[in-house]
Amino acid sequence: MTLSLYNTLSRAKEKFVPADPGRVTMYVCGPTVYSYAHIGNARPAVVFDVLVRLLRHQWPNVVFARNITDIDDKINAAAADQGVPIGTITEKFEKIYLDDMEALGVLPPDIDPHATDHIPEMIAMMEKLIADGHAYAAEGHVLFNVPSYAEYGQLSRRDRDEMIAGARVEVAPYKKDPSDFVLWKPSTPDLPGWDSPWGVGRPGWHLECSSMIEKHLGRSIDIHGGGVDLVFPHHENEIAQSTCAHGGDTFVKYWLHNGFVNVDQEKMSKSIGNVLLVHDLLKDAPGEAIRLALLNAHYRQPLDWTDDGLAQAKRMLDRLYGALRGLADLDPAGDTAPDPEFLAALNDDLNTPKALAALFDLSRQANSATDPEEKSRLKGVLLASSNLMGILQQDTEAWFAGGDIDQDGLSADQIDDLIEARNTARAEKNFAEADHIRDELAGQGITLEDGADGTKWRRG
RNA sequence: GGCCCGGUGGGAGAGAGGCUAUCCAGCGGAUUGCAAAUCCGUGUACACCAGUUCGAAUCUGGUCCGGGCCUCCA
Repeated sequence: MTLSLYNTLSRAKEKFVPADPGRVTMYVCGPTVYSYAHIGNARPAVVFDVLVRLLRHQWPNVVFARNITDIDDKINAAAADQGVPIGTITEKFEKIYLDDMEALGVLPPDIDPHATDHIPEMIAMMEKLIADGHAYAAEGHVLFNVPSYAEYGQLSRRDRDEMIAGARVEVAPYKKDPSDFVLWKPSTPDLPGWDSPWGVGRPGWHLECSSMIEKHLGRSIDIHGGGVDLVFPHHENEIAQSTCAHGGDTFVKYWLHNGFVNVDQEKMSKSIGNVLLVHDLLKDAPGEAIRLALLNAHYRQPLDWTDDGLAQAKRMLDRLYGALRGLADLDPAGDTAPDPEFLAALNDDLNTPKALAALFDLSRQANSATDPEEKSRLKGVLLASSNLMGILQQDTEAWFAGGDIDQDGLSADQIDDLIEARNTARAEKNFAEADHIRDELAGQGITLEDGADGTKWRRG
């Protein structure tokens, strides 16, 4: 089965053929750790987590790096604000980011390079670029000279004249060309800085990714991912830097970009006050539901985040876990592969909505099946498939008990006691009492399900 | 202004020249002590206007509407 991916570079779906099948390399732009991650930050993390799972299923050795940007003007501002070193800010929010992503079922990357650990590599790359005439130093800055790279603009499909014409920022006087961008900038004593051949300074935004990719993954990698907004200028600039530093070698074979998350039809912004933090969403919804809400739309489509969408994702999981609940007493058949239709959907440019439909089809089959062997097989297929999407891996009873959300209602023991009392009443045909207990539980948000093998319950 | 995406049934959301997407919600039925869950069935879809075609929601052209990027941004 072949994987095809939509490559932003060609604006077309392409068959994925890694340069080295023995070592598939992928890099995703990670967070700038200066505050809590919002739901828009979570989308690439979740989407590319699915891609990594899929790649691992089909290739023996996948090396996945996701960086942590821990030097940046917003970080500096936050640190100055609170009167603490930047490390205080970045360590705190990196930890929070990782915890939040874990709650969304995002597996940790193989490598998580930090910008501040790669200053020497960045300096080396700048020296190389300067030596080859692609960059120059001016007034404590190092700038990349865009006209030195004829292919500039290929990813975002814009030409230089347009960019200059549309430039919204005034051009710094030390720039040789208006489109030149900063690789390194000088630091004042109140700002974090590192010694360099051009004085004490700090890196510009784009260089870190180029340096870290070169160091950890190689001069040329298979996949580079991130949000669409990074196409220009960030990824365009990465291409320019890396290609020029590497004598024209292909930097990235497949460029992947996820669509934006809007909130109630509007772009998230601090001024509107509609920024939804993953940290806050996790207080009210299971991480798995948030994850599924993100995967319920195709990754390249814009996603409108709503409370209703999240509620729907939870209901979907109820249905899926409900099917697994019906298979609880069976072991999944061993040696199970994911469902072919499910896999085909994911292999078609990560069509998670279609893959989900295959999962529902399996659930329906499982709900109808009577043969234990068939049920066992379906359980195996269901679990193997959903694992590629990073869902349905927790204990079904834990899911129906409310998952990882803090509960302030009845405890599981209390519920079980009430169910036992109700079943005693039912055995005595005292249905008035039985219904009374059920109503009482319903008042606490507990729904009961009487089945052949006893009474089960769920919250919400 | 330049470049690039979209407009699918009550909601979400795939697909794609002729064949049930799927899920949520609704309705009818089966099942149930009553429920819940489940199963079966079911309704008004493809922005608009032309064109290509035996046949278009799917292709082409145009129109309208919405969104994104254009050096802060996932």
